[in-house]
Amino acid sequence: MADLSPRAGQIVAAARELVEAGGAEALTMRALAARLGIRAPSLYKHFPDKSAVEAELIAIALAELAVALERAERAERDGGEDDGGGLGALGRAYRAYALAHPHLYRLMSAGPLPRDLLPAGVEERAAAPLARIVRGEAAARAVWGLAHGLVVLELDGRFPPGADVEAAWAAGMSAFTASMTAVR
Amino acid sequence: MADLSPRAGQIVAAARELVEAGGAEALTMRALAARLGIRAPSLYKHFPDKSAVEAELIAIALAELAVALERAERAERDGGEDDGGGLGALGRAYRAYALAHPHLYRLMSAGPLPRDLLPAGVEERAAAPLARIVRGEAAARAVWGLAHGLVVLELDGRFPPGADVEAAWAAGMSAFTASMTAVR
DNA sequence: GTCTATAGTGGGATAGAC
DNA sequence: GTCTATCCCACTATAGAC
Repeated sequence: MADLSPRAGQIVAAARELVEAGGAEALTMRALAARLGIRAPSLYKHFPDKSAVEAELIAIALAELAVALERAERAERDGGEDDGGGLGALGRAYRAYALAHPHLYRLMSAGPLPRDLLPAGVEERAAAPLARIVRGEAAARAVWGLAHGLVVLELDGRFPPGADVEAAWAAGMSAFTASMTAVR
Repeated sequence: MADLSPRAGQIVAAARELVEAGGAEALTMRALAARLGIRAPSLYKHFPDKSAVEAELIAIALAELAVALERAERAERDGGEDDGGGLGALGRAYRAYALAHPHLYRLMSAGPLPRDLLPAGVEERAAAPLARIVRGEAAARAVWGLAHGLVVLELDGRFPPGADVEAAWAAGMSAFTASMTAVR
């Protein structure tokens, strides 16, 4: 996504604004063009089709999530306040990113990844912090499922109005922390 | 959903076939009518709009899921093979239903529930078995998140091709089982 | 309960001129 | 790089006759 022409970069930026404001369904080629002051057909000079634009957004979101998780990992290591091997900090960072960019999170996490349209390594980088903390593929996938599940339930408004979502996260992360052999 | 006219029941049955075969997006009023050998406008004599048809499907799915979970609960209680307070059995039943009816599961679980269009109690009944096994709202919601997350990741093809999804479920459920005070 | 006809809205994408 | 002009598609829903 760094290797885009300036104009293409502007298009992706506008696409992101549309998605963040109105969700993936608000991203239409017409609306995207309108936001840039041009007509829809002009977009096809910069991107082959709509899915190429979406793929750029997914790549950006994955990279941003990776940065957020790496930051939490680093803070935990340096700060030393150990609430359980850093799992809690990672979970909080994950949830915080999703809540800060709900529609982008959905775009990134719903449906199969368009892996052929993504820069190499971006998916792995986002997954790495968790893999460094949780021992074993199976457990890491379970924690991933837990985090993703809690996020989408929250975003979908599935919890009752007064529900203490933070407590659910704490209960989930501590269950895994307790069952883990510490990593250090 | 039991209080539907015979014709309405046929319409819902056809709608279910469409969704199970092609997902929620395959359910259009045109396609639904075509499957019944009639025209789309005729459907509006039986249902006020499309969302009413979808709500019937969601109610059916919730009820079926509840039955599956209750069956697992009962089998666990009677059979006595204790692999951890019955959480494992509940998880297997949950996943089995979702994998057997992936598109129906998505329809039921994506987005906010149309609670005003659902029969009273159907949501609570589906949630009850888990609440009976897991002590505490926070932990129950965490387990719910774990189950939902693992299911949608699997349905979305997010796991690598060779991934051992069953192992991830086992790791997840056993983490909670270990951290739980047994219920009985 | 079904039909025809139709309104109204929205979408992705292409051809070819400038 | 942008435009106009279009084509194609699809959808929900209503009015009114039979």
